[in-house]
Amino acid sequence: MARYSPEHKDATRRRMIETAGRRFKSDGFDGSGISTLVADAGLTNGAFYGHFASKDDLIASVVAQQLADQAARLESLPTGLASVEAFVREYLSPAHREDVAGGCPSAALLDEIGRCDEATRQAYTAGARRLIDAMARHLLAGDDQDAHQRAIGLFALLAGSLQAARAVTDRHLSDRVLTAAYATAMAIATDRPHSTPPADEESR
Amino acid sequence: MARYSPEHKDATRRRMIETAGRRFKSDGFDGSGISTLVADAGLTNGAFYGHFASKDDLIASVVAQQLADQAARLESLPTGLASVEAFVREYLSPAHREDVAGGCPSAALLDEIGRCDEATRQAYTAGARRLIDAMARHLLAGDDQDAHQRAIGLFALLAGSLQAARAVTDRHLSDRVLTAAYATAMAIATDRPHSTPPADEESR
DNA sequence: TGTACATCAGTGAACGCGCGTTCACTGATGTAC
DNA sequence: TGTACATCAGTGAACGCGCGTTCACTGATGTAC
Repeated sequence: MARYSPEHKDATRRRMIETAGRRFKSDGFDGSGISTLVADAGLTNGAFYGHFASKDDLIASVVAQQLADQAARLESLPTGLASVEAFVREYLSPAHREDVAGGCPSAALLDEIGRCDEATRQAYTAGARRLIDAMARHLLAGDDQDAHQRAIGLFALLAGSLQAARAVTDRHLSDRVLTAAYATAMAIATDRPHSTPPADEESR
Repeated sequence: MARYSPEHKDATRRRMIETAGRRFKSDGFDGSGISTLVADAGLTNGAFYGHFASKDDLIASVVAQQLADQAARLESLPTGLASVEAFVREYLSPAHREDVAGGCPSAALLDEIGRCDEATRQAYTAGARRLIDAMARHLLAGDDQDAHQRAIGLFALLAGSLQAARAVTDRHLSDRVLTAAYATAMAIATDRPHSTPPADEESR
């Protein structure tokens, strides 16, 4: 455990934000204590306040980081509907349903974020904006009309359906939620009715 | 405060479940202490365990009640698309966004419910099933194809978008989330593309 | 009709516990000489 | 190159507090006589 390398403290802070992201997503903000959060990063209690002003400060930092990561991932994909399809398919997969800690922050925490302080909600707002812009850019290539509007709808659908798929105890119903949401998501993405399956991907 | 009327204790229990529903939705499960919950119903600390085995027991009872209420409301509407339109319009209204305590339990608590014990998640599962069935019945009248699938998509979209509208600090963006979700919701309900506004309601 | 009593919904103080936060301290580090 | 020192990331015990839960109790009630 070497100390004092120029980036050492920064690395520890980043590690805290990353491990806290996983912990928060699986146990919730209120369900994660400082002792646990700090132990997850291989530290002890008192080290916390050398990195963050308060638990709320950590929460805001985590929310900002989580959304920035997700936005960056979406931005890195080649523009077009094929990327949306891939993103949606992975988002609504059983693997993502099971991987709460490593998954989408909105699916794990959105209603809790609504109860957080101003700083956290502002961090969320900035991140969500970036995410929606990235999604809209992909949808524009696929079709004409208000891509931002469909991006917002798609985003809300994804978060809501993953939450529902996780809340439900019946495995079969949970699977049906994922497949139904997939059909709905692709209808939104391609701007077609549910009944029509997307004929072909036009832009890869 | 008359005692011992035959329904007295039952009435108190129902009152606790109702006031706890409001409290949970505004402050979250973890954010609501027994003292507060019990004071909301005009009681003191110790009375709680005469009505519920534990806080988790109350949570399960509240979730069951909240979803039953919502399902009953949806079931009481005349069958058809017009009812869906009315429901969606109210759901995605600024009034509902502001009224967290009196609003949809899924919008306020869905990701937290995913972290609750088996009993609570089973109560949620039963309630969600009933809600989806009720919604599907309305959608069947409006169009042909798999109504359940569209009901699930619609339900997830509504909960997700209201959560997002509440989490976001920018009023203008929040409003855009509501209107975008409305457009998407009606596209799902009528099984038409976003671009096409619903021409006419066929069944009132 | 009037009094004595058993019932039990609700009271309120107390329990141990883990929370978020503070703080005096430790000890490995890079730097000065 | 080798030693003394200031720095400061991290330690770990302790703080007051509110949590969920327990329990001996109160006192208005409907019933018995």
